[in-house]
Amino acid sequence: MLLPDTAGVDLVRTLDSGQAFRWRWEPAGDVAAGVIGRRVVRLAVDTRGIRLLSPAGGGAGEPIRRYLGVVPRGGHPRRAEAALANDPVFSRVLPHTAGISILAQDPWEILISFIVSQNNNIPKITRSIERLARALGEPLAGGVFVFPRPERLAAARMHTLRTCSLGYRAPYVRAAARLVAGGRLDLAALARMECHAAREALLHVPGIGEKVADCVLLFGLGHHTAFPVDVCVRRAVEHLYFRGRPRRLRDIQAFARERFGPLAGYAQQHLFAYARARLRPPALPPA
DNA sequence: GGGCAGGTGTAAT
DNA sequence: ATTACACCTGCC
Repeated sequence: MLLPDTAGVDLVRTLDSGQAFRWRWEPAGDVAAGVIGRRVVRLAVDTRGIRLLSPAGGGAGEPIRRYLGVVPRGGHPRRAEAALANDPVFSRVLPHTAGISILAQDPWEILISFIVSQNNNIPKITRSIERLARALGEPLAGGVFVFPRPERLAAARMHTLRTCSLGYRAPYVRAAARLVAGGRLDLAALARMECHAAREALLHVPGIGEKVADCVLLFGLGHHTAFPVDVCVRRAVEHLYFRGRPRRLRDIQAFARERFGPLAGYAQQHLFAYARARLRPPALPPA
């Protein structure tokens, strides 16, 4: 079944854009398998949009469309791109990045995934999250596991967490799990709050700094004004808007707020993808 | 094997 | 107020 409103959404770019860590591509490269809620889902690239291969029939289409960020009230990627195209700089960016959507993922899984992401890279994050799921999550069909509930992570032995290659982040993960399991960090409430207030609350969690807080806001809590600045995004902004001159973090944040407003989250996704595709790290000085 | 990349917390100025 | 460094893992 072709999912409504997915025309112009690029499944590859969306799932490989560093916002989700649990999708796997089948060898042909045009079918992805992952977990949405408690369902194992398979999605296929299609010239007309995204095709839902399984579960077939039933009422899964609606929650899956919500997850994919294409229901109108979530802000649609096509609308975001149409608006961003007014920015002359984005005429250079969009040809490499068009079709990226911002997924509406489970805030709890996002919280832990991005705590793990600090000072880390995508392959290692992916490995850690997969190991957590296998070690502590409930099995679904086909060797796929749901991401473990907060109580399971809160009660896990440190040794088990270490086994998942979390390194020094293991205590952060367990502490965050205990906050959520104990009701002292209410993610649903953060989603309803104003973005700035939710950000303040996240910054009190050990292991969460500005970058991770912004990722949780954007990918898990639906706050599309958030603009996570990692090295790629910093490079892209400096290169495209400041002639390659270094800027301070807060200047980049202020620039994004002013320039992109409610589209900041989308802008960030495009700039991140652009930097990864087109910008190399600054060359080392000659030996 | 040593060097490096990647955010955050902490201790230093 | 900003700045320097340690933290863990995996890849080169």
